[in-house]
Amino acid sequence: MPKEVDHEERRRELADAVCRVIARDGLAGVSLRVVADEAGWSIGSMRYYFTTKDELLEFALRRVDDRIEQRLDASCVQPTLLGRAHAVIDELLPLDVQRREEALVWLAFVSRATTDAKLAPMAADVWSRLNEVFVGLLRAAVEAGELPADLDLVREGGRLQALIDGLVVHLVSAPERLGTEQARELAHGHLDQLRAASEEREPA
Amino acid sequence: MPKEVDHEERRRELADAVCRVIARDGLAGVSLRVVADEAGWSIGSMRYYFTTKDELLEFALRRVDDRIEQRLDASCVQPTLLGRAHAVIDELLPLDVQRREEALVWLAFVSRATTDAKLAPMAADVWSRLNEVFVGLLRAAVEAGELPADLDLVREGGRLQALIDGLVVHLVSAPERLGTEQARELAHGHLDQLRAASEEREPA
DNA sequence: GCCAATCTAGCACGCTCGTATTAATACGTC
DNA sequence: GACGTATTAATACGAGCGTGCTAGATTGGC
Repeated sequence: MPKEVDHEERRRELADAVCRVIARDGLAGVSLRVVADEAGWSIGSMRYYFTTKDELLEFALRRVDDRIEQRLDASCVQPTLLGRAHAVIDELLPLDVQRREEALVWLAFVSRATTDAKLAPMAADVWSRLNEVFVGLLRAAVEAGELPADLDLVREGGRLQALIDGLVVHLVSAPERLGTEQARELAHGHLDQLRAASEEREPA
Repeated sequence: MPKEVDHEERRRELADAVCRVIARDGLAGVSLRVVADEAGWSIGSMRYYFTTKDELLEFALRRVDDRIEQRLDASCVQPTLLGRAHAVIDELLPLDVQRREEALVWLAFVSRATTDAKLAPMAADVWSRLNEVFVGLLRAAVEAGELPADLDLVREGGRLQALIDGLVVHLVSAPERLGTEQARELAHGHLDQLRAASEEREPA
């Protein structure tokens, strides 16, 4: 038998090329020809690893998801739970080119998922897993005494997640209006506030 | 002279058709032929009012922007400033089909604006005007004594805006995971918290 | 009733798209 | 070194795209 290429590795390589194209030209700019150019392969060989374009795009989305999750896992080295939460915030905001690329791909897919029945369950999945990260982190912080015990975990998890996703959207769509440093401080400040906010919850 | 059609009215009619198509099939599903079908006109007559597709899309984005702003203005009837702020939140969240359509169009355009140089300044504009609404509302509430005087207006305006946009993204991309009522309570609760949150600001 | 301006419809063009098919190439095994 | 398979490249095709162009329909003013 000949060459014996690592299929999964090649698929990841092509998916990364897709992500670069999406970050540069948007989802609308993704055609097999452009991706083939970006990856340095011919369009014919691509079809050997992905029989259809949808398959390629779906794999690329999963790839970004994996990359993000991988970086989130790396933030476990933080000594405190709140430290990990702060690290997670920094991993999700588009603070460098890689994170910016991931944010752009995420936004493109989320937008398409609203009207693409095939992508919708994947978008819901991405949301759920990120939500679990946030809620789990807050819960652990509460149990470790780093956050007040009466914190509404589901509520605050959802709030933090929405805040960060909103900031991501703003940072990539209006970068000259909202500075990255401003967004960072905003998100971190929000997390800090959770330490004190629960004492004086409103009656209604 | 013949018919004497109201051009602006016709343009708005076509733009509304574009919005319906975007909400149904996404930005990728927008072709002149589909829009013409949706509007009940021929593709040839459309070109009488929009010489190019980009022109049509740009006009459609402005149209949604106008529609949202119009509804926000209508919320001025609220007696208190905080009441208006709560009303604004309800106007922006996709709580019915119309608001949902506007949210879908907004998300599609925001996503495309990240890689479309022509749309980028418009996206920045949309952000700015909404930011002014939030900051202005908070400032007025502070001056009316409805919110504490030491509130950081820019910070809290940006935070509220990010929170709402994040909730919008979640509601349209993972509607079965985050309920509309849950999102509403979250946003309104956040606003309520501003009344008390400024007293115990963290040192850093 | 006819003219001319306004509006509508439709076709044709060149292009790009995703995909299918097929030929050519590389290489481990015998 | 030849064989057979894994891999790559290239071409072809039908469909749909945005747009240019033109013929026809409509209608208020003379």
